[in-house]
Amino acid sequence: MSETQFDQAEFDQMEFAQTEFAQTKFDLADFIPYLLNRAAEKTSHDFEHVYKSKYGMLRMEWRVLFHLGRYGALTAKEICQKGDLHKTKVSRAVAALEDKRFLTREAQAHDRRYETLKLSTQGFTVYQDLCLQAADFHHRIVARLADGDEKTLLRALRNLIDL
Amino acid sequence: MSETQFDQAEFDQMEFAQTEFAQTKFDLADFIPYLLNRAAEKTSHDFEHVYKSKYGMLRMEWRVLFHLGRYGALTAKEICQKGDLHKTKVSRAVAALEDKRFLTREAQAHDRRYETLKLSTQGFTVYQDLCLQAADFHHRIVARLADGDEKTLLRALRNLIDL
DNA sequence: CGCTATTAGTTAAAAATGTAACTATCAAGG
DNA sequence: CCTTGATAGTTACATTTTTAACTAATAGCG
Repeated sequence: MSETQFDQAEFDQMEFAQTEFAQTKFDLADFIPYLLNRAAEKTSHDFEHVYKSKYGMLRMEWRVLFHLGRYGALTAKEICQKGDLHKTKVSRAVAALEDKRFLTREAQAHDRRYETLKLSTQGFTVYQDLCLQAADFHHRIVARLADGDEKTLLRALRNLIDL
Repeated sequence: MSETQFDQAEFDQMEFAQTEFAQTKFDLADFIPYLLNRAAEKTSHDFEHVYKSKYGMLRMEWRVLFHLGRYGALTAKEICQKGDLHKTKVSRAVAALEDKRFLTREAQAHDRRYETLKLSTQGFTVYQDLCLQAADFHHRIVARLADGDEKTLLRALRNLIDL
């Protein structure tokens, strides 16, 4: 017997929001979080080999690299905030990128807890390469959308992300 | 020295798609896979507590449950195909749902490799409850979109998922 | 100063996922 | 029947992610 199992008595006492079932009103196949996940998994997986095969990078490393390329020098905390990422993820990605010599770290003079992260020359070159390939990939994605849907998609996604 | 590190000589020999950098043509902050991931992570995380707190379910268990509720009895393989999921994920989710007594399995007579998976009465009740809450959550999401954007978003996501 | 409370970032332990090998069952050809 | 090959689903192991505890540095306040 498992801990997570419910017995019938326990189960019968659970209360549900509504007795009547309203499946007709809503089809889970159109559940937005579900579709977002499917689309995100698919596109991310397709793009993965670009940074993985050529540079041995993981997705988090690519994200951190692209933040530093896009916004310039940042602290780990700023990357966490901009990308809504947990600090342990960023910490490990930064370590991996440093290991590959794609970035440098330097403790800030006025508060040595903060480290300024900056792409190295190599790192920036890699960023440029991946950025071009990302643009290319992006165009291929957009080509699959109905005409004019890109703008709306971007607006919708940004709406869902903010807040 | 790490295995994944590139030295300068190695690095200088890498060839890039283009010498000239075209950052101006494309902003990574609008990269569709990135935005899809952000939006998927955010919405999924927000909905997670619904099935997690009340039923101790993981995301994969919720996905499998909703497939069985939505489409009726299926084999694990059919769930894999419908949801583009790997068989080990489904196998583990099915085991967890069986453990909770939310589904039953029965080997098919004509080929005992296939198991017919079916929600139990309890499982279906849980499905109904979660389905209502999903509908509610969906409405709150749609309310945040610009007027008329829902249809386009759904179409775009389905386009990205198919193929 | 010296005490306590925060904060940036790291490390360690626990949980989940991905990958590959495995078991059981069936099909086809001899 | 008896091999060989394929397939549904499970198990084991490695990698990744999550959660929590930790370290080092600073700030505030007596």
